[in-house]
Amino acid sequence: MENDLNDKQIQILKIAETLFAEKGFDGTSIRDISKEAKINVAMVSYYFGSKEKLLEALVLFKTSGLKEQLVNLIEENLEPIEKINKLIELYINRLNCNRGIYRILHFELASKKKVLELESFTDIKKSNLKSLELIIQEGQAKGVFRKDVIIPLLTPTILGTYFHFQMNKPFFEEILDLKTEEAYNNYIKTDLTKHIQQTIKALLIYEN
Amino acid sequence: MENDLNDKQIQILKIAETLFAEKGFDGTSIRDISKEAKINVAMVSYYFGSKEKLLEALVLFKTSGLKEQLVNLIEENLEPIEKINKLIELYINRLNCNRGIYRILHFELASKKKVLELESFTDIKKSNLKSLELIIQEGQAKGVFRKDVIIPLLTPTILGTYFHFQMNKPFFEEILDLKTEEAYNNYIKTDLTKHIQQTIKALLIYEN
DNA sequence: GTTTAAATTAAACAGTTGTTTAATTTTGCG
DNA sequence: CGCAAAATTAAACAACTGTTTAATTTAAAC
Repeated sequence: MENDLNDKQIQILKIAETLFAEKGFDGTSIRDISKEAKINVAMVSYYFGSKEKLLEALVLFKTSGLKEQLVNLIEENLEPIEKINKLIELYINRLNCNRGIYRILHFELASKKKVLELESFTDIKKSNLKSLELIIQEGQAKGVFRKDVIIPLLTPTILGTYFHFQMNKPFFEEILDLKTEEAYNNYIKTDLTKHIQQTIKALLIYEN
Repeated sequence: MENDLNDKQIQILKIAETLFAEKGFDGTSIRDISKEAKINVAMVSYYFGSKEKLLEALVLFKTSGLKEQLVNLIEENLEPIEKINKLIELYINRLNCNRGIYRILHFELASKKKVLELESFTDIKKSNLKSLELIIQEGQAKGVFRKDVIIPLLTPTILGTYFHFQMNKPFFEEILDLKTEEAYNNYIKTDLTKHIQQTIKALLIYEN
């Protein structure tokens, strides 16, 4: 896969990400993108070939580097629970920075039959799960984590909580009285992240 | 809001639900629906007014009765933790039966600015939150639940976990070795539900 | 400066979109 | 029956869809 994108291509990808996040993949037209990017409609086809291939390029562009971050985390000299907390923080931060593309990836794409570079994305998910497993097994070996946790179900709880919060943004803005974009993002970085960390910690440690 | 739908209207709603679930709201055309339902294109506009109002009618059609179920649950003579468990079971079961429309509601729709003539749906969410609050406050009064829980964040954890699991179906089918549709749904009804119940219980009870 | 390739453009293409119209058929009621 | 309301239809509507074409401009190399 080519990764040598020029400035204009990257500009297009960034605007595509924003619009996909706002209005969905189907809800965003190439003309929307080209208008926002102040380029000609034909440029998208010229650079990426098609709308779908544009999405494919966007996925590859945005998912690079995560695996390395996780491996580094595992090798750090920290208590297991601290690693878990850091992993959650890392996840939430990354999701929140790339919320557009991750939403498409996790939800909109999951339902389409089309299989683009889906394998590469599945690989990322498996690799992430492996990293999580390593940390938890370490904690179990040290006797601080329960041994009957279903590890693959932790990811849905971590990511799902974030996504559900993000997808119901207008609702939570209202009931939590988060009036500005800044206040909302700040709430995610502090309270929501803490909530998820607390939830996972309780689940891993609490004995019936 | 009128609730007197005739057979033909209900037939249209059911097919719309299937197609929306399969291909998304934007990805489904009125012609797709009318073709599948073997009716004329104009009938959708004739009965519902517009595509958006069709969705609105679908929401109302599918979400009726939930509020009553929750109120009944609250009034039951059960321990708070048992009520929470039942509430989670009720949620997951309902979501799983109506997964098509709930997916649209929670994810696809939430991101659109234009929509949200769906006050009725916001009302449902608020009402659900109120029910959850009542149960938890009861548990707090009895001294069995922690008092520093952020109640509005429980819903994202409960529903988000389910949705993330459901949206990444192909992935979890593979890594959990759930080969049939039945095995998958069974896993949701037993293991996943239990996981969520355990998670929320731990969060509500576990003291640092 | 000339040549050649890349970048950019406006226009056209062939479909599809949601919705409306006006005509026709079906239905229910006296 | 007759007749009005409801249901159903084909057709048209204008706007939008992703993509392609062919012409033009820009950039780089010689």
